[in-house]
Amino acid sequence: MQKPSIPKGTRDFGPAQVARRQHIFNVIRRTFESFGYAPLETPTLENLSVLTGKYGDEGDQLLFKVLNSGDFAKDVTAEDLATGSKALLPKVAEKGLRYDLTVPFARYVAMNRGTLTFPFKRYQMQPVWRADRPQRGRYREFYQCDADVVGTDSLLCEAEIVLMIAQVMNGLGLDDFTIKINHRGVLRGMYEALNSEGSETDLLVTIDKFDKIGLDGMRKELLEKGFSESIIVKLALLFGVSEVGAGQFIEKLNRIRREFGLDDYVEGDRGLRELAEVHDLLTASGFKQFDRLEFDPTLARGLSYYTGCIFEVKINNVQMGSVSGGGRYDNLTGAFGLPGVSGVGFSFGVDRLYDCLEALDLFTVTAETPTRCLLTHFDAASGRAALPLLAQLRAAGIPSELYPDASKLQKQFKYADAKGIPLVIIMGPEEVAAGVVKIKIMQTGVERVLPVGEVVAGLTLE
RNA sequence: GUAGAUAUAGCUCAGCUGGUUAGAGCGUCGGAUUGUGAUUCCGAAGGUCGUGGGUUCGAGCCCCAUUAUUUACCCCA
Repeated sequence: MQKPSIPKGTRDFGPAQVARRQHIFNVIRRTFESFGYAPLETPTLENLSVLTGKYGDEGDQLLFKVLNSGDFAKDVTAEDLATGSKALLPKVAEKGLRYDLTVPFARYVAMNRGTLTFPFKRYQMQPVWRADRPQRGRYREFYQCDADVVGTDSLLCEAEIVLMIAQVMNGLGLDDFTIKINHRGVLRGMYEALNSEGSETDLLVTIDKFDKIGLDGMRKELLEKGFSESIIVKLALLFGVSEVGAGQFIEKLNRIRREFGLDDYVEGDRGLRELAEVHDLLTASGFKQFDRLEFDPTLARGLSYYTGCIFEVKINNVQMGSVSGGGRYDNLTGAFGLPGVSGVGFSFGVDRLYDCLEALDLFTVTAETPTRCLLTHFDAASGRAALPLLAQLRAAGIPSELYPDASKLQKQFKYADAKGIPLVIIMGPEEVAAGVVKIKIMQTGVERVLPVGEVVAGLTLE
């Protein structure tokens, strides 16, 4: 006999966990749909040609590749083996598990360009897989909930993303969150204002860690990467900006504009103006939680395809990575032969949201079963006599079940208690003979007797 | 890929400088109550101490290896 196990970084979800996860999905789905996004699903497997090269070198390594069916080694030569895995891979695997939902979406848009009505708004809630080392808040199989709109440059989309994030957070009962927003143009402008020294990516990757490693950490890392001391001195200006309160959105924009002289840089100026416009649209939309919205000029995000606004959401009172992120991309479908389509989207990490809600003890849903009413019985005759009532309860929309075996009543009650079933109906020989049932409300222990014909009406009233 | 931690009953964990028969809580099962759960009382079952080697008169404890899990870094939801 072998010890059963599941692959590293994957989880089973029991009934209570699924109920709680469904609650999260429902809040997100309702929000997406209320903003006019329509559901889309794409295959678990994508061709590797679609996936590779979209997430950088590191991303390619984190892709799960799927061996070809049949004799996957039939095209492999001794030479391939000698050359190594790079030569081998395309011969043994042509498919992979999806790594995120954005690239499959881009592929879908490119393939269906002729039939889609633009702007096209879709949401997608499906699992994705990454061959990462698992750790806190990081799994190898996890669900993303994406909403994207393609085919419009309107900043209303960005504003609505903020509205949707806030609506989901509020809907889940998470109140200590921060929606961080920045703009790729602002980052570009800062880079240019620093004389475009070194690699922009190297600089931004380090700036992104500012809140984690501080000024000293940045200094150390940038020096290691070969940046000059003068750049680091200028970056210290960020420190001052970060001290402006989270709610002081416009004030922070102006501060960055002044400190880095971004008026002189086209991209930097565009970024600041667009962020101000998003802020305006939010005000006009009646958005109230500006203390939860923070312009963070150090927010960079790894994915390279963002070109406009970028978002990230943190839950402040839990030790956890971002629970949501996204941004605008001008050319996502370009790789699939459809250039010039602008889109903006974002994603919720359901598994991280779950971990946050659990850590904060915010789950109200804990049911082990949807059953609301358990019918007990004593023998074959009383069990059979319960079947018509069982059917009536179900028809009335009350999820019900008859205990399958004529076990001791004690055992049947323990079953109801363990599963949190609120009502137990006792239908023994005495009740059957009298044409009544005994109903027990588990929480209070109160029992009452009702004629069989009045049970459904009586329960529906409550 | 780099570095650390952990592995003992179904679950969460004790187990002293190495010393007879490895413990607790929860859960499970049985009984007190052959027609009543949660509460109370009584009782029972359940462990080759992750695996393989080594040191020792003697190893759950020390050493080595291995596997699994987990945390941090890189990167990310």
